[in-house]
Amino acid sequence: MRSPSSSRNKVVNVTPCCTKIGLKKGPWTPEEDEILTNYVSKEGEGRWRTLPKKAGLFRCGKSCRLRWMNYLRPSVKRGHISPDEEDLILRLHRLLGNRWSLIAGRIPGRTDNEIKNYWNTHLSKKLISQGIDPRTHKPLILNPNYPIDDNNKKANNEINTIDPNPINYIPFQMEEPSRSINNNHSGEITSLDGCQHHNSNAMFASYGDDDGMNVVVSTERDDEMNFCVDDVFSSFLNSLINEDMFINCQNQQIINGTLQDFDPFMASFDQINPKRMDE
DNA sequence: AACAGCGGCAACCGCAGTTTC
DNA sequence: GGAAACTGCGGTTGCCGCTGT
Repeated sequence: MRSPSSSRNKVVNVTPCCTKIGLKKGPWTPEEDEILTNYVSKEGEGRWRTLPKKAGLFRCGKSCRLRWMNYLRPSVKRGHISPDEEDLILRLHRLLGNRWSLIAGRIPGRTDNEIKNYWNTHLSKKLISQGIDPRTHKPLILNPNYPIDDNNKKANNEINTIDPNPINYIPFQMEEPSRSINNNHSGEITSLDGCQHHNSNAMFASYGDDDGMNVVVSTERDDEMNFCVDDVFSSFLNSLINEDMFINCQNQQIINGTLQDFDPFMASFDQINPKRMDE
């Protein structure tokens, strides 16, 4: 792997996202890395906006956070993605779509940025070469947007003999979950082990985000909601990751043309947040 | 050896959600 | 309740190194 900080030391000037003139942009130097690492080790993560000034860095807070999260954190695993990790990414992407932070949260030591890059540079191409639409994880319909070679024509022809009408291939993409999955900025809700976490307004269950952020499934505070939401979501993910049921079922439904009827994620998600059923 | 094209990846940008006042 | 500030996420950019010609 290329040295991430020393290989590109050109300093481009001011970043538009930073209001202050004179802030540095571009690759980080080893000196900057050291300053940031020392500061975060001493003071802890968070307060990114004020961190650069306190640490003596001429960077915007966003840049500091990104550098720490994606590269400097001790828990970040460097090196090649193993076949097991690759398989996991594929399964999680099929389930979650481009929700890189969620995917990263299930793969220890990997960052959302790393997984996103790996997906875009390796896995999406790999799937395309296998005649699979990387967005939907279903066989590619003959589509001018995806150049396919002779080997892949076979796969496309086969699926087209099942049903040539693309409308029957509903993309298996989970519904936008932003209403139900919230980012927690308070730093109060943390663990995978705790089932319930309370703040002033809501009950939360969290599943750890590997970026050190806490992605939580929130529900209205409700005494009837006394099951462990975290366990439900976590075990649901694990079940999908570890079993072939999903694949078999999906394949079967492709053949039957009824894929849209099967959505285990939403089924489970509705357990987590029953209010969704009414929306 | 020189050049062009491509791939990989770190970093940036804009937006949206959350928190604070 | 609304505005401002803060934080995090996903999409995109752009640089560097590698490879082919």
